[in-house]
Parts: sequence; structure tokens; C-alpha cells
Amino acid sequence: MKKTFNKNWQHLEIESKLYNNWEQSGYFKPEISQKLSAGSDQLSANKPFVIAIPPPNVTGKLHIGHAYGTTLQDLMIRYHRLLGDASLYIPGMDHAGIATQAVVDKKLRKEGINKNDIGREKFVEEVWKWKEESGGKILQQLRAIGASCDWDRERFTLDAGLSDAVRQAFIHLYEKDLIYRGLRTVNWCPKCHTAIADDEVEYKKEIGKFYWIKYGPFILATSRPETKLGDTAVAVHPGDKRYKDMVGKKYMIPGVLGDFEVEVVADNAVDPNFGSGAVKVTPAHSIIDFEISQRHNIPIKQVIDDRGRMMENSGKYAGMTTKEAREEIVADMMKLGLIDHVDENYEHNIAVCYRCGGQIEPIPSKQWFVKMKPLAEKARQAVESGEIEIIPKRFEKVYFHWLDNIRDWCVSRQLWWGHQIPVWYSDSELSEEKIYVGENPPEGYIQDEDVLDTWFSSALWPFSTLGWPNGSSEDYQRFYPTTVMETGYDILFFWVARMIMMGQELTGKIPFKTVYLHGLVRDEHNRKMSKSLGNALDPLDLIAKYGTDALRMGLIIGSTPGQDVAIGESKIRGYRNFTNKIWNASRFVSLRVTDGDLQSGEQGESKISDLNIDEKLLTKDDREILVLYKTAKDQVTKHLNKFEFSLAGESLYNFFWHTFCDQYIEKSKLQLDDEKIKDNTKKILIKILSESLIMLHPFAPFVTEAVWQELREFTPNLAESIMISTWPK
RNA sequence: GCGCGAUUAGCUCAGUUGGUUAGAGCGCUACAUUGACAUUGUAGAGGUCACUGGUUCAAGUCCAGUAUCGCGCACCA
Repeated sequence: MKKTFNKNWQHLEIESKLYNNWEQSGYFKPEISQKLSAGSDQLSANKPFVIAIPPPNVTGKLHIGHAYGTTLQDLMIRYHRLLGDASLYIPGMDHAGIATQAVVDKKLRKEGINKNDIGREKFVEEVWKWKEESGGKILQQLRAIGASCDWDRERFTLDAGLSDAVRQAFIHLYEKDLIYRGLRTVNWCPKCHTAIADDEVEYKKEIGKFYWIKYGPFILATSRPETKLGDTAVAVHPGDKRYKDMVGKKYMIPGVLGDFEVEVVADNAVDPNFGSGAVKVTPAHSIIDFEISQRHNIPIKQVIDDRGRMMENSGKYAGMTTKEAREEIVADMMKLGLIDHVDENYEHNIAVCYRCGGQIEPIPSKQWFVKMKPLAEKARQAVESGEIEIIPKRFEKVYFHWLDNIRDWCVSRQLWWGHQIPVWYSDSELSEEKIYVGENPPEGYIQDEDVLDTWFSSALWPFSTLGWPNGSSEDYQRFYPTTVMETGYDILFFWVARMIMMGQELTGKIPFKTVYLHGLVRDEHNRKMSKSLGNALDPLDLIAKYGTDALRMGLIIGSTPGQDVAIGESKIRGYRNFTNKIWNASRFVSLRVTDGDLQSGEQGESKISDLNIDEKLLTKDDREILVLYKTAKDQVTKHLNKFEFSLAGESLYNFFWHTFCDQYIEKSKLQLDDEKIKDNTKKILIKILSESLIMLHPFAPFVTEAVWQELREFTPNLAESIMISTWPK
């Protein structure tokens, strides 16, 4: 049966078929390169190239940022597969603790179900049900982007293997005294009803009131007068002469609930130039104040509870929200003449939860913390020594700064969805008197109710996905450490730094050699994409309209690591034109080489028996294109090896379109009519076309494969798929 | 307050270790239509590379400073 070439690249009909073929043929597996390398039967024949996907949250729909990251990852994987490396792209998803719990909670509420009525077990069951329904969609979307993942190795942060990894990691850290339980003032989100880590707190500018209050012998300022009920000290700077004689003394302070005693301490945390230089200290409801209290042995008095309401010990204010209590207390202080004056337009930052946007109420709470200092030192060393390279390099400075100022990481969360902490207590008060950390708790012990921060399991991702803690598992042995970690710069601290720390501590190795950080995707006017602006682009819409290849090229070309990328439909449309150019150049070559019909697109019968070009028959134009081709090929290879994807893509684009198509194909039209050099010209066309297709494949996997299959009809020795062909030497 | 980035064509951005006439996409102008492709081709217009100073035979690129915009971190008691 004769093949016909359409006039245009029909991405809609063909892309998913090609993807299914690839997946079924097993080309996505790293073992394919073993099969291909002739005569080699040992696994070590091909050097591994491994990327673990940044696992998308089960909650979400893939947005264009995912498409960008996935494209970069898949580009590297496909390039290395063509180089003959044993390339493994590990797919998976993240259970996303708070986010997922919130989504399912909301969904159940709509159905009139309160999670507290059905209880933990039932609720978690509901989340699993929801995960099964929603999770699959994301994986289909990754396929649509062309991600050549080995789906047999797909992992989920809450599956059995990874849960085991989390338990082993926790136990290891506990045994090495790198994780501990402590009562501390932590960032508490009353809405999510859980503690969160320092870096999960965001700050929002707000105009509020700044109250200058008469405070015994002091006048001092506060934006939160309601916390006065929990004050236990006043702090001043050690060098502040104004208060020198007062340090160490105790004073009775008049308050709305009667007088109370505070001690004056000197602490460097106080800025003598701000306010009056004297600070009221509320250890229970300010993390800084808590730290001051620890240094000076000051008592902690909690007056706000975990719902953000005043507690029993707050007299007439008990039960009020902090906001209500503030108004009442201010009014009462006015009456008592305790307010000196008020700044009405005081601009300050308020702490809000990164997840729900609700205001953070610091409260004292028993939580688990990871000791970060010892881990951070080694993590610093790995990058400093060059063992790990961060691209672009300037992020190394950001990384160092974060590590140098690190605080202990609060890893326990008061949620139900996640890895329950593998700690058991002998008594129901969950005191630490008798505690068991491990896997086989003694009879009658009660497990800690809390779960671990989502990022705790994410931190293990590069090795937990490969079989760790089973150090002798084949995948772990062969593919760990992974090669490249490609992700957004916005999660350098949340994720990348913690993977490095956990990798070093738990496996004794760095988890990856190169960190490639991409930027945020913005709209074509460089504005942040958002629902409210209505400028968010849906990658699936774009794929349907212009094809995956066009989207991929549009995202890659003209973008650079660490820098935000602006993209709009017009850019993608431009690259759609390019994918069509690839299709049509191939159509031309195919029809002329087989002596087919350019009108109908019907392929002819002629075949090429061998591809050896006769040097003696080369025309001036032939020589010229061969030189230009070689230059382009060297450029592209060089750029890809240096992670310069945009430049590689641009070189290819320009060579293919404006050199090969615009110049050589035009010249070849004359040569193909000359019997003497006709065959040689065909060979040159095929050589440059087929090799260009291979180089274009990581950028535009679908159209290159579609065309490759056409070329195989009449060209000897082409691999059964372009995916597993060989990068031109 | 500390740190980082950006400033290049009308718009959005590339520009690798300093080296001829500074590039791309989109947009714009003129011409070309049964010719692989109009999702095209040919030709073209459009830039004092934010500003000031310095290093150099040579600076968009390196150094110092200024301005504007953006981001991160810390703090705001």
C-alpha cells in the first residue's frame, strides 16, 4: 500500500498514537539501551542518566509551569537516551498533606459531611478514594506533554515503599539525635489547625494601629495589645543606656486584669532604635519572644488557644478571638489611662499561612523538630566543593545564605493525611517518659497522632523512589545518585536543600550532581498568570490547538535558567509553523527520493540502497551544506552538554529552516533533475534530514517520530523508532 | 536592613570564555500564488544594548556608581 503525505502536520490525530506505541514498546525503560548496545550483556555497559520528576501534587491540574519543567526534564532524558545512556525518568506524585486534606475536607463539607464526625480512619479512606480518581488525570497530562517516563517505576509518596522509607528515615534521625520533640512557640495556623514550618509562613503588608502604652516605668509600642495578658518580661538592648539601671530588676505593671510582674532583661534581639527601645516580651505568642525567654529563663504564659481565641485565664476576654479581644482591651486601657497615644497608619507585615492565607497565631506546642545545623553544614560543603552544581550559579549564594541562617525544622503536622509519626507513648498523655520509636511498638502503647510535613517525604524522593532503604535493590545500586534535579527556583529551600541534606545523611551520598532551576512562566506581557487576571494558559488547550511539539519549543527557546519566561499564544503559534516546516521538508524529501507525486502526496516506489555519499560527485552547494550542517551539529551538541537548551534549540531552528530548507532544498531541486548527481543529492538530503530529525527529537518528539516512520519506508538502516536511534557523531 | 535579578528592535526575550555589519519569535512594509509548505518565500524598515565613569587595542559582555522595575531573606516588638 502506498503511503501518502498530508500537506500539513496533523498533530491531533497522531500524537497520542505515537505515545502509546512508545510506551508499549518499552522504549521509556532504561533497559532499552542495554538491549541496543550490540554484544554487551552487562548492565554497566551504559552509563546511567537519571531524573526523578518533581512529583506534582495529587490535588492539582497540571499548569503551564509543570509543562515547562516536564519539557526540560524530558528534553534531557531524550537527549541522553539518544547518546546511548541508560536513561531513566522516574514519574510519581506527591500526597501534598495540607493541600489535599483541605481539598477533600471542603468536598465532604459540600456533601454535608464533617470530618470530625466520621473520624480519622474514614476520612483518610475518603482521601484515598479521591486520590485514585484525581491522580490519574495528572499522569495522563504528563503523557500529553510527551514525558518519556518509565511508568512501571511510578511512585507515590504515600505508597508502601515510600512510607517505609519515611519511617526508616525518622528512626535513623532519632537514633542519631537529629530529631527531637520539644515544647516551643511555633507558627500555628488556626484555620488549618496545624503547626507549620518557618518557611511556610508568608508575610503580607498591612496598615494597622501601633499602640504606645504606659507600661509601668516604660512607654513601649505594640501592634498586638491583646498579647499583653501573656507578657512575662520586658527586654532592652544590652547597650542601651536609658534602661541600664533597670536590667535585672522586677516591676509591677498595671494591666486590664490587675497588676502583673515582669523582669527586665537585656537581649541583643532588641533594636534600641526602634520604638522606645523597650519591648514587652510575650514568650507564648511570639517566636522571637520565646527565644528571648529561653535565653533568660523567663516563664511562658499562654493566653491564646489553638483556635485563635483567648483562653480561660483571660478573665472577661476569655472566648473572644484575638481581634475582638484587642478592641475590648484597647477600650479598657483607654479608660484606665494606659494608652499614651496611637499611630494610626502603621505599616507592618503580618504573618499568614502559605496554604490558606489565614493569619498565623504563634502558640506554644509540643512538636517534632529536625536539627538542621549539622545537616546544613554538609549540604553547604557539597555545593561549595563543586560536587553538586547549581545552574544558574547565582543561586548558590541564595542557597548558602539560607543554610547559614537555618533554624530547626518543625516537621510534625496536626493533620490526618500523611505519614503518621512512628513514635509510640506508654501513656495517653503522650508524655515522653516512656517512648518507643520504631516499627514494633510494645503492647498498649499509643501512636503519636501527628503526621509528618509533606516535604519530609519529598526530601527522600531521589532515593526512596529507587528502593531505599533497601540499599541492595537493583535500581538503587544502578541509578543512585541521580544525575540532574530539574525544578523551579521557588522550591530551592523547601525541597532541593532538604533532599541534599537527607541524601547525605541517609545514603551517605549526594542525591544528584546537577541542580537545574527554571523560572516561573508568565504571560506574554510578563505578568504573573492568575485566575483573577484570566491570563492563565492551559497547557492542554495549547496542545490541542498547536501540538505538543510547538508548546515544548515555545517554552524552551528564548528562555534561560533561573529567569522567568514570558509566553503567549503567538509564540507557540510560531513554533507550530516550525513543526509544520519539519513535516513539509520531510514530505518533499520523501516524495522526491521515492519519485512520488508532489501534488497528491503519494509516495513512489524508488528506494535508496545505501547512504554512502560519493565525495567525487559533490557540487559546491553540497559541500557548503555539509559544512554548515557539521557546524550546526557541533553547536547543538555543545550547547546541550552545557545545559544551554535555548541556544541549542535556536541553532537547530535556524539551521533547519533557514539553511537546510530555504537554501539547500531549493538548490536540490535543480540537482535532482540532473541524472548524474541525482542519487548523490538524494543521499545528502536523507542524511541531513534524518540526522536533523534526531537532534530535533528531544525538542519536538512527536513530529520527528512521525516523519521518521515515513523515512523508514525507503531508507535502509534507520532504527525502528527515532527515540532509540543514535545521536549524530 | 541584607542579598539577587532585570533594563537590548513596536511587544516578549536570547546573546555561551570581551573580538567584524548586535540576534530570534510575534508585529510592520513591499513584492511573489497552480512550484514541499501561505502554518510559505524573497527583500526590507526598525536598536546611542537604562544612565555615568573606569579597565582594555577592543565592552551589550568586565569593574565602580546612579536610576527605575521585580524577586528572595530577615525584621517590624
